[in-house]
Amino acid sequence: MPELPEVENIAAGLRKQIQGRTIESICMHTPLVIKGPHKSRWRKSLARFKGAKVKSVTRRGKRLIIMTDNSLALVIQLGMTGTLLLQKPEGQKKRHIHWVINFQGRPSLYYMDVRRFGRVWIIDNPNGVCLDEVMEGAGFSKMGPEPWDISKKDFYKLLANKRMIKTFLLDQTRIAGLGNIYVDESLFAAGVHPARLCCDLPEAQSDKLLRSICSILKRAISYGGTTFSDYLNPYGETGRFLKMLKVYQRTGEPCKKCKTPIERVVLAGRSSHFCAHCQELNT
DNA sequence: ATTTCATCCTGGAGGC
DNA sequence: TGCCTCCAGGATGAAA
Repeated sequence: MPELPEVENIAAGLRKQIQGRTIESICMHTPLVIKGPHKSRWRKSLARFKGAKVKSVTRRGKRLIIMTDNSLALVIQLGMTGTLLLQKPEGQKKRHIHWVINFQGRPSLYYMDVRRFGRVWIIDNPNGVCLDEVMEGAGFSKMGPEPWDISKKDFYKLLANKRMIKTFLLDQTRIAGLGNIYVDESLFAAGVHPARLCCDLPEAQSDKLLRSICSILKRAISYGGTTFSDYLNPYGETGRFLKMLKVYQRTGEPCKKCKTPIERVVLAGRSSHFCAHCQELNT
């Protein structure tokens, strides 16, 4: 579910509700959810969260970072269906709750994940945690920059390869935060066919693509992200960007610019939606 | 060194 | 109703 705009909304929602609160306990029901360098002693690390105060809730790429005032951090990767909720999910969904953070006073924070592709890193550094250490510990050093931190020039340089633009934009080690929805939408906005080779993009189109990526992400953030099936913010609300989508999941429907039916192809194992008229393969 | 591919999971939709 | 296949917002380790 979560690409950059969704995670940004989750971070904002959590910040409001849990920043400054004191953790009573963290219950991990599903060990599968644990990842990171301290696997052998994660239970001990978890116990150290008792009494810690939440210092910050931030986002980097599609990952969420919760830091405490006693050198601990949780880095959360939500995978496809990971959801953080400030209210206990009802019914069937209960079996998909994998861990819970209880605070002194309510509400608790519940992690739900139907497909269990999500992961959590527990960063426990007795010498003090700074953001750099957290990033290192959770493999952030391999993550590419945030889209708005890339200059036109650098973006164009990054495109000097023979990969398909679709595959490239999904690669988190080059640019952080984009997933299938926003890649398709950005490529449509920039008039670039998803199967286009990176190195075939003229500089002007490279500039336009970067601008499209940034503006679509920012708009999606302001609309609360996109919900097409599972995504909910911590308050249990859906995103409102779905109705703004121009190509994603609109196979066969008329292009909003030229009425040509939207096509779907599979590239790099992911479905890609595009308008063959507005997004040409060659310039 | 880079890049592709199968794989990790569950559930919902649609065909027969 | 049941059974089958296909599909889904992601990331990764092994293999090429």
